[in-house]
Amino acid sequence: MEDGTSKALGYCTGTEDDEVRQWDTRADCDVRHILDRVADKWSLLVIALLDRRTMRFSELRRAIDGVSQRMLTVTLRHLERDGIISRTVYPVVPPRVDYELTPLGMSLHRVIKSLVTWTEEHQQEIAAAHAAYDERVAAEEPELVSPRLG
Amino acid sequence: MEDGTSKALGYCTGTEDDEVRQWDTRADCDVRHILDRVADKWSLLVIALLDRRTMRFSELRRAIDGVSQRMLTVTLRHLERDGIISRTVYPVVPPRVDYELTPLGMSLHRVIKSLVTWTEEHQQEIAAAHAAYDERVAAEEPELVSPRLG
DNA sequence: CAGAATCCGGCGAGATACTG
DNA sequence: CAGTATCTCGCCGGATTCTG
Repeated sequence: MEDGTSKALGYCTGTEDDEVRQWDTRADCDVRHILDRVADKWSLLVIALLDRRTMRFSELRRAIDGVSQRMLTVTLRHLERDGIISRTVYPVVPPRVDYELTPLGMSLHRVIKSLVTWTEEHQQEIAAAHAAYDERVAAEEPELVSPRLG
Repeated sequence: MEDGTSKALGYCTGTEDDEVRQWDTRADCDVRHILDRVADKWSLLVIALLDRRTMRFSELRRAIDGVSQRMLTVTLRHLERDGIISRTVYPVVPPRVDYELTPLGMSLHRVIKSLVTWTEEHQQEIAAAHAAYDERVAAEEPELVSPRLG
């Protein structure tokens, strides 16, 4: 098991005087952890799927398709540890394990959706920025190759 | 210039029937990109700092303290390419480069703050979940060692 | 001062094999 | 079915060096 996350979360000591300072310190603590979950490639999908209904391990595996069995396990453990999802094992054979969003997870899902919404609303601006940037870069590159070697 | 109708960032083909399906596909496109920025260790700090005022490269370097020169450069380039920050070079010696948040960046900063706020509001729940999880795990581990070898 | 280029070590993620 | 354990490999991020 590669825990990766340290124990507890610990409330970082920070001076309330400086708002940014708080961010800085916080960033090393709770926020960083949650952000890592939110940004995680698979976490998002899992949360989105579980927001609809309870699902079994193999269901998630098939639904996400592309995720390795290992990464799904790791992702689910992380989410469970953070209290975002709950894991229910039924002592039957063959084994059956259900995963579902906790109230906390549902709450998080709403916040995530707002982020996704923001991205959707600004995707044109971002795309335009990309195009502009790439064009700018492309306009400077040519310096390197044959600068008028006649 | 920014018509957005044609290529843009590539509007993922997806069936509007399924909401989760949209998430899935989107996750491979724009959302993933922005999420990577948001979750990035240094991006957050840069955005938070620039939200207060324009800053020079070395100012950011010193303010963040812990970031390598390379990663700061990479981070700034990414943010610039996404249109989140703007980069202004003054043709003076010694060189001077100013970075500042664009309107898009300010907009993103607000969304990020809401995420940070959420984390702060729920940090106790998360910490409690961690404690509960670790306890549960700790309670199951002992099975492995000395299983009543009488 | 602001950065580009290069080298390199660690770990995160995938594939595989095994188990209850 | 629902995982664990192990190995390997890619690449991300840090340190260092060089430039305009």
